[in-house]
Amino acid sequence: MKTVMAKHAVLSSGAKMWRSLSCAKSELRLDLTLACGQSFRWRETAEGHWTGVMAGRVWTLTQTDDTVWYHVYKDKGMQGEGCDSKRGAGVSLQMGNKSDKSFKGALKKEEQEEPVAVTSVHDTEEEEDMLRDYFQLNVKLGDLYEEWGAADPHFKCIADVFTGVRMLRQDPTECLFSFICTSNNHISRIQGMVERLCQALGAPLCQLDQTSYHNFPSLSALADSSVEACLRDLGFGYRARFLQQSAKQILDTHGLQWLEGLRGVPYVQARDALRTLPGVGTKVADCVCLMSLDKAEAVPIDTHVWQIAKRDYNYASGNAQKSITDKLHRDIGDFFRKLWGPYAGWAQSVLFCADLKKFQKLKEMPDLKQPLKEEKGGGEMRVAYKKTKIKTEEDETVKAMETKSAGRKKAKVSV
DNA sequence: CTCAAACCTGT
DNA sequence: CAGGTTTGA
Repeated sequence: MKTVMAKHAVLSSGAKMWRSLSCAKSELRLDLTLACGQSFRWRETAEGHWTGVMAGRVWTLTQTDDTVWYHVYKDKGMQGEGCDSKRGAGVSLQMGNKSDKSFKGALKKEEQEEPVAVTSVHDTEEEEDMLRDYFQLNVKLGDLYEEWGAADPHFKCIADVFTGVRMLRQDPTECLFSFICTSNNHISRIQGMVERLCQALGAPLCQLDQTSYHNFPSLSALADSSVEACLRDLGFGYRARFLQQSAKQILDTHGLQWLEGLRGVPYVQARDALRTLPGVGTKVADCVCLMSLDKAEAVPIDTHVWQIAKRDYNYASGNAQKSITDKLHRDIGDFFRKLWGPYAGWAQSVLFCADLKKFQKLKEMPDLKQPLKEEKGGGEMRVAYKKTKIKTEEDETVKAMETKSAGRKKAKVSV
C-alpha cells in the first residue's frame, strides 16, 4: 500500500514526461538565472537540472542549446489532506493572489478530486504560459544586451561570457518575505532559511526522493502571532519579528491583494509603499520592485554593487562614507539608470552575477563553441569612465519624485 | 540629513 | 564580518 517514492525527473531517462519550449541560451541561462540570488527556491537536483516551486507547482527545468525542457510533477495525493488551517489557507490564498488570466484555472483544479493526473492540453498551454511569464520571455534579452554593450564597454566585456542572465518575475509575497531574510546575511544561509520557512508554514505539494516540496507560506500564515517564536527557533534571528510584523501590517492596513496591486503603480511610489513595512529598507524594497513588481528600472544597491561601481566604473562619489547611506543609494541608482536606461535593473543583475564567487570559473573557461574574443585591457576600459559625469539635472522622473516624497515610513499609498 | 551601534547566527 | 534595517544622537 505504500506508494513508491517519486523521483526527480531526468531528461536522459524518460523523454515522454518532458515538454519543450524553444529558447536559445543567449536568451536564458538556467544555471546563472536560477542561482544568482534572485530566487532562493531552486536546487540543482541533477547535472543541469533545476527543481523548485513556482506558481504553486513543482517543476524540474533543464536546457539544451535551443530548447528549455520542463516537467511538472502532478501529486494530488498530498493535497487537501493533512494540512492544518494555516497551510490549507496557503494553497487557496496563494492561487487567489494571481491576477493573471492565464492562472485562473489553477484554483479550481486544486479543489477537484481527479483520481489520476492526466495532463490535459489545457494544462500544457497553461504551464507553458506560466514559464513564459516567470522568465518574462517576451522581453528580448539579446536586444537589451546589445544596447547595454553599446552604451557601456565594461558591460560588453562581461556580457560575452555571462549571456542569458534574465530577471525572473516572481510572486510578490515570496519575493518580499524572502528578501526580508537577506539583511546582514549571505546567500547560503538565506537559502536554508527560506527552505525552513516554507517547510514550517507552507502547504506541502509533493515529495521527490528525500526532499519534500512546499508552497511559499500565505500572508495569513505568516501573520499569525505564533510565527515569530517559531521562526526564531528556526534560526531567523531578529528577522523573525520583521516577517511576522510585515505580514500582519499588510493584512491589517492594506489587504490580501495589495502587494500584487503594486505592479500597476509607478516605481518610486511602489518602493516607498514597501518601505513602510518593518524590515524593509531601500535595498530590499528595490529587490522586490525589480524581481516581482515589474519595475525594470529599480537598481538594488548593496555593498557589493557599490564595490562594482567603484572598481569598474570609477565611481568616486561617497568615498568618504563608511557604509551606504540613503543618498548614496539614490546617486548610484541614478548613475546606473543613466548609463543603462529603463532596464537598468536587469543589466545590474548581469554584472552582479558575473561577480559571484561561484561563477568565477566561467571567466577562465568560456564556451568552447565560441572562439576567444581578443583580450581587451581592463585598464583601458576604466579610463573611459574616468571623467564620467555622475550627477545629472533634475530631468529624471525618478529623481524628481524621490525628493518629493521624503516622508519615509509615512508614505500612504492609495491603490 | 548623516552617522554609528545594535540586531541573530554561522563561518 | 556577511548582499541590511532600525533606532537614537
